[in-house]
Amino acid sequence: MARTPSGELETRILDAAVELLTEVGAGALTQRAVAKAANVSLQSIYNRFGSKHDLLDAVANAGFVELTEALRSEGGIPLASIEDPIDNIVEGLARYRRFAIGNPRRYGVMFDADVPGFRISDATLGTAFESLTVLVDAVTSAVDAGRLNPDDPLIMAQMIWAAAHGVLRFELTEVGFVADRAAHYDRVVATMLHGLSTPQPAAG
Amino acid sequence: MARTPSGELETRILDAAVELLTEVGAGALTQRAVAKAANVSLQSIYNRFGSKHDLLDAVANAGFVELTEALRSEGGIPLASIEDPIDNIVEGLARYRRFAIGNPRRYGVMFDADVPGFRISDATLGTAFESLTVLVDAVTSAVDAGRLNPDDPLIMAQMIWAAAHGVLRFELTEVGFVADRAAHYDRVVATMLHGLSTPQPAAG
DNA sequence: TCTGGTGTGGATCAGTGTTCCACAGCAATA
DNA sequence: TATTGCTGTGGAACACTGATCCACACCAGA
Repeated sequence: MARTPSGELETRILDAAVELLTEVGAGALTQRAVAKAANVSLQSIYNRFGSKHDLLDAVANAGFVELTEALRSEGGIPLASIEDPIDNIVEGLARYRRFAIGNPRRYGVMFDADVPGFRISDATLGTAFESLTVLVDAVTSAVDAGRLNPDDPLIMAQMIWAAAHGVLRFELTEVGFVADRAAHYDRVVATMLHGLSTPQPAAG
Repeated sequence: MARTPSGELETRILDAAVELLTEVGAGALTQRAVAKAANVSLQSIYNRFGSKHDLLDAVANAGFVELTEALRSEGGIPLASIEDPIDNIVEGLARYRRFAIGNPRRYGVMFDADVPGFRISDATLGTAFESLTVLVDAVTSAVDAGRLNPDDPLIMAQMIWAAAHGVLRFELTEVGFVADRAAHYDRVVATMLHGLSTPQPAAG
């Protein structure tokens, strides 16, 4: 077989892995299948990425990069261009859901342990933090504008994110007893924002 | 080897599977390991449960049964014995977190696809609904007492559950940037309840 | 007492992640 | 230009997995 130029190797492997994952699913994401799809030798995967987990980590990392872009700008509309701070947050979370629903298997690799024993690396966690930053910025603006309670935006953003994530997890795994899942998601987001926008009694 | 009495087979297999899962993790949960731990032939697992997925489903089902019991009564204190309806919900969710943190791997099998391709069966989903019912009852009481907005308790309960689940997912997978995870969980629960206890503006 | 269901031990199969190997091609050096 | 070292390729091999098949033996009910 022709020898693949070294410069293309990682790209081709990563692209093939992403395509296999999204098209067929995590179960079909075997090293041999990736090598075949990338038209690359099996050994090359081990040369470039250390193991399957490392390859998955690269897939997850690329996913977070794409997620950050999707949050920042969708359809040519920068999130920051939305004036109302609350609308800003709501739109950001709507984009978040669209990413998850549009890329369910990649979302699974990014956030769940779709493969037993696999866990995102600290480096990829750093990339994930970039995605979170988009929401933190929006929350900060809302706090500054007096639309949300004055509190730590990093904490508040993670509260909202976690709630949204939980709803999406149930939606993607088809667990739950809800008729309109999109509306359910919006309601949870709205409820969190509502709960964060008026003074809370001291928690017990 | 001595022949295992038929009546004990399923119990022994299931117990061994649960113990292996909780003690070592999902990665060590192989059919051969389960057979060895249960002191049972490999074939017997296939005779009693159809496949590994079916065995996992049984593990998950038993987990939901236990979760329901843990929610209903903990330390001899029935959840229903708590008078204040909001305290009732808060305590129920605290018990939910204690179950998840105390049984992280079982929680993983019950709610996540810790094994690729595995999904809870519809029958087990029904058992999971029993767990949800505990929260639905508490929410219903709170609505009846005028402590939460008058709305569908089944939907409201799932909103709270999903939010709590999202926080726990991040906590169990060690994702997130929060100092005090227990307090973070409580805050999300409190915020959801606060958001559900005062009239909401019409969502956009 | 016999007989059918079923638990046991063992082999076997395809497929997995991973490693090792001989070989060959390409690039930078002498 | 000639040589050398890195690395991609193809293939075998390893231990392990879920799953199936088999002969055999045991036990309960007819």
